[in-house]
Amino acid sequence: MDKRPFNSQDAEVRKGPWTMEEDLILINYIANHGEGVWNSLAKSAGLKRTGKSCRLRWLNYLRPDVRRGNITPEEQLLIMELHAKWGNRWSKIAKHLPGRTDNEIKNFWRTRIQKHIKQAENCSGQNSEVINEQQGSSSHVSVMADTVDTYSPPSYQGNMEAFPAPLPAESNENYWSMEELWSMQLLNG
DNA sequence: AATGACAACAACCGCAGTTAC
DNA sequence: AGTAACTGCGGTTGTTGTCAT
Repeated sequence: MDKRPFNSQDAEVRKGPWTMEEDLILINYIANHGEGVWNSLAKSAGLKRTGKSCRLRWLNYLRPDVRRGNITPEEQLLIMELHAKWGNRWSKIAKHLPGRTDNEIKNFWRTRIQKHIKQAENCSGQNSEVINEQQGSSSHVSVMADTVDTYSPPSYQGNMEAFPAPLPAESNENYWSMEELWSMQLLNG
């Protein structure tokens, strides 16, 4: 049901990783005109991207208030708590973690926490109904809460400090820092 | 040193809800 | 009231980096 606003230009719509130039264009444009009306923004800014893509890039990566890097143990606890309460309502959960995006939280959950829940299940044997982990529906909330409360994988035994620390974003040299991008944007006026 | 497996993250896709006409 | 356009959300996939063999 996606509308295709660029029918005649489909061939020109870019996909895949954003380039530094595209980021700068988007940052500049939003700095001057504000965000929103993404389809026309994409067109007016001269970006060969869909409005959707621009919005996602801005919200998940370029916004000045996006926090990058490690999810703190406090944040991890909060995520687990809120997920137990609401299930996979990532955007709702993200609202309670300033600077974190729903995408980031979702990825964090899927790559870290879910893995450890699975491990815990295997260790603790056959809690048969536990967990079809893909179903974050509210009907599973209490189950998830129990799981979160009780799971204590041997490696860190419930100590959140011992969670495998995510790699800092800065360690990736192929990416430019937000500070760099924003300073460039400021230089551009 | 080569390479295969796995983890982490960025980005895309499809759907549903909302708004404007 | 009906429909098209747009936005936001959640699930999924693709890419890249890291580690083990």
